[in-house]
Amino acid sequence: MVTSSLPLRLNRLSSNCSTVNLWNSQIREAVNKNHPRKALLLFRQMKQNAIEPDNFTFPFVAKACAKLSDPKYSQMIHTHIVKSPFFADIFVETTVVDMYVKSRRIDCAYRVFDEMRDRDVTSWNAMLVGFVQMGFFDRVCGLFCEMGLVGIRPDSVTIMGLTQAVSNSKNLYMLKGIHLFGIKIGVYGDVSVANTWISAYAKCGDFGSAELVFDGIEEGLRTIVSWNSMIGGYANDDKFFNALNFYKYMIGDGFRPDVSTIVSLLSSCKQPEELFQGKLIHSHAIQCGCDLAISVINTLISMYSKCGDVDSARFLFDGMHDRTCVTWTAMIGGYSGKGDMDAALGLFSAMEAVGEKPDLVTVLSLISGCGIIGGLELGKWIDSYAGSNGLKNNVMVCNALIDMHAKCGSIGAAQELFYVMSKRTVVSWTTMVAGCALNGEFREALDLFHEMVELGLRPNHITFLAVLQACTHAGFLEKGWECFNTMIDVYNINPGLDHYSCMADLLGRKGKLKEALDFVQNMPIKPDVGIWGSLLSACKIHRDVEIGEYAAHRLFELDPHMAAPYVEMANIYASAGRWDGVAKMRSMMKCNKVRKFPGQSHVEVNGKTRTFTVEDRDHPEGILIYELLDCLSFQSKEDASHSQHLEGISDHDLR
DNA sequence: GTAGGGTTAG
Repeated sequence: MVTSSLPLRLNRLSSNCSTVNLWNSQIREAVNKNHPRKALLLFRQMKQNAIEPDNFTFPFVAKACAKLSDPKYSQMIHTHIVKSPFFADIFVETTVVDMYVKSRRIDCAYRVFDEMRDRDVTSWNAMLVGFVQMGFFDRVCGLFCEMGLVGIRPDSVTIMGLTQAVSNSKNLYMLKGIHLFGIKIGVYGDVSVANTWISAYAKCGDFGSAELVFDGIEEGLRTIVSWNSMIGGYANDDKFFNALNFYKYMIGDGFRPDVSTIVSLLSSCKQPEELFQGKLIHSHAIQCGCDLAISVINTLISMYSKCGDVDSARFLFDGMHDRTCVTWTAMIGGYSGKGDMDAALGLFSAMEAVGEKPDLVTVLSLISGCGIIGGLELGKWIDSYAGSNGLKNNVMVCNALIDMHAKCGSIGAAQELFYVMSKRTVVSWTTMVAGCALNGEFREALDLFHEMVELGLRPNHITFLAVLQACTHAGFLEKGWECFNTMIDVYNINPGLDHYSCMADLLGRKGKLKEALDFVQNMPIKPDVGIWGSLLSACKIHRDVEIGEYAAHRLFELDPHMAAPYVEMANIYASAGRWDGVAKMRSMMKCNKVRKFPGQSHVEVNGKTRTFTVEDRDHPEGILIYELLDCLSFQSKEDASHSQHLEGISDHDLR
């Protein structure tokens, strides 16, 4: 029986062999042409035709799954492989590890990797890159050590993985170590390695080293990616002009910009003043034919929104036929960023209606929009939406919600969330400190700050800004100085314009005008309108004509068209009975064609946002509102006189 | 004919 069936089996095997080659080449072609679904379909048809896949089939199919990055398909293919005779093939198993890594199932990837009998450098690299992508820094280090212990020599891919890992944690010291190690094992000539080093150094803020690596790439080996790494590095650090310079050199060197070049340059235009530059890059994108790529359009939508031209953003959005979650989020973010929550929510429901699932970033931008307009009711709704979609396990979402609650005046809810969240980062603490400062809980803000320091967390420049703001608003002069000096001496943080501004404001409010002026005149960075403005306001409170005049003149020099300094100075003159000065300010305003636009505030009533300005009498119940307001300010003055004994809080702060 | 890798968006 055995002998009679043998020729038949052999015959079937050989026919399977030639057929399977045919299927393999078709599947390979589909994968290489970036049609992963077609590849999987071919695989299914192959099985339906009772053709057994071989050790060449599976790596192709696994690659298709990796491209789809859907754990559902990955698991299905893995089951097929386990049942096949090739489950222990090193090539096949390594692709399975990679497939799970790309489907973000790092647990499955590790299980397969761990059970492999045979592993070469490629298998280790696949796993290492997986940990890098997940941001598991400790696992990366652990795996790298282990690989050395079992005698696997790292190669250029290993170095790239390690480089990315340390650049994500912005560890310049370790980056230099890996750079040296790479030179030692001889992979520095690999242009891909050099490219990762360039962007890693840029991410760590060491542009000198980034340029050195760039210059060190052998002439003729430089690729568009090398240029993009340099341009992207500068662009990500908001150094638009350095990025643009490299862009010019790149063109001069005969390279044409690609999608990545355009995206990097566009994403560094985020202020209304940068709209012109953004448009310039847009025109370049059209010239090089990149303007139809979805990532470019998404970035354009975001660029136009951030630069204040939401209509252009919407025009692009409406003209698209393939919108991804990023597209919707960019547009929603555009509306949220300017406080147009009606439009943002309209798009949010439209997005859900077309079946596009909002993700973390979508929700984050809606939350921040609520904070901008002080829309507590809406904020609460998004809070519960985040909760029911499992997003409240995410630190960033919790931080945004804390910020939103604090900005809407609901400090209790902010505190509650802060104490129940499972993991608090420096950002969480900073947000809470700032929230307390904003809501007048100055002591609480300082207590929180000390608590975080005691817990061993390292406050950053934003934390110190929040603490200084608390001190300024509370009028805690000594505490303010203490924090300012601690920041410099203990934490080696260079104070920025905002920190100087806070200190100047604090000194001014406390009536130490001479000291404030001295402080501003001796600061190492050029004082801006904010600093001179707060000094001028302090002069108004303390009726100091002389220093007021000095500050006002600095402001006139910086921007002669700004109305506030003329008005403030006129008030200072008026309170000193200097009517000549008042008249002079009026004529200067006229001469410089200065017009005063009143500032606006927003308040949410019954879910609807209302805008109002100083002396706004437009509301139908205006009279009633102002009566209530008088009543409230009378009450607060009464309260103030009772709490005069509170340390450090002056009468002026309570006006 | 089979595996891991460089820049980039909300």
